[in-house]
Amino acid sequence: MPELPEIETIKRQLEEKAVGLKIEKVDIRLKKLFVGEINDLIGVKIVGVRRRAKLLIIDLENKKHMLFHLKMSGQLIFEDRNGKFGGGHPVPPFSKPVPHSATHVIFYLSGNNILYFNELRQFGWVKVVNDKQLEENFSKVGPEPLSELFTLEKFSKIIEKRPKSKIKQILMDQSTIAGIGNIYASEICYYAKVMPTRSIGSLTKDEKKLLHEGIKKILPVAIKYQGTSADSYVTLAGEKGTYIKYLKVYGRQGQKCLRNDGGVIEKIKQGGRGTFFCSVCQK
DNA sequence: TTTCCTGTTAGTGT
DNA sequence: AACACTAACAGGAA
Repeated sequence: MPELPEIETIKRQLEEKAVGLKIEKVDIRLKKLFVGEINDLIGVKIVGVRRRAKLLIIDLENKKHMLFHLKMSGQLIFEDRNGKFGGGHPVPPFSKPVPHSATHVIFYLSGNNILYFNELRQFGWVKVVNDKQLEENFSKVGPEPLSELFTLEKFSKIIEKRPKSKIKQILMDQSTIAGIGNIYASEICYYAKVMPTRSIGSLTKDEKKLLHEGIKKILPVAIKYQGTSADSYVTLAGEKGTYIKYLKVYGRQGQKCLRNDGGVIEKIKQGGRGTFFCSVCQK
């Protein structure tokens, strides 16, 4: 799930594996997903891996950066002599031999390591940018929710600027808060026991506090979990992982609310996206 | 077969 | 500003 937790997971694993390696060759199999100069990459060493919002940044020693957006269905799979790990959308399954039809860019790295960029729906992209372009890419992106700077006061201040907006919409708005997508927006509302369809202006102080708390608690747990999931080498079964187990409302329509309050999880459409909630405990 | 859905987001019109 | 709708695309589910 290319929301914040999964990108963060990829970031941590890739950082460990790829920093210090040189890019030896790049095979672009679908041109439209690659923006930039391939010559900026060849023979260049990877010096860092970062995440900002839902984007993965690979820093290069020549002051260039590779910027990945996995959109709905992107995957990154890193393969070394021990096997491979993958992160992103689990379809096609990480166990499927790469490269395959959804493998659009292949980075051959020193030491016989390979990074595959897969994108089933072809919405995602990788860009090679300089410092200035990198900054521009994030000029309209809001604060990182897990940053210490993202306090309750800061959160309240940001959302109160948009009193008429719906809670779920605000949570997913990248210019307001970075990295939260459709799954976690529903999960956070459930945590805070508020209906995702309510407007910001209707929230009490306590509810805002709970929403903030939900963001701060759910995302790290998800990172921990996704780490496990994405860590599974392809020889292991179940690459879809157990993260579904962790979700309280997303995809659980028709099932009992886990708070055992007699409620059943409902699914509605909000702004064209599925929204999940329990109308008994969420007010 | 057809239709509808999907973890994103940029752009357009009202 | 908020909201609805569309477009990029492939494929699984009903």
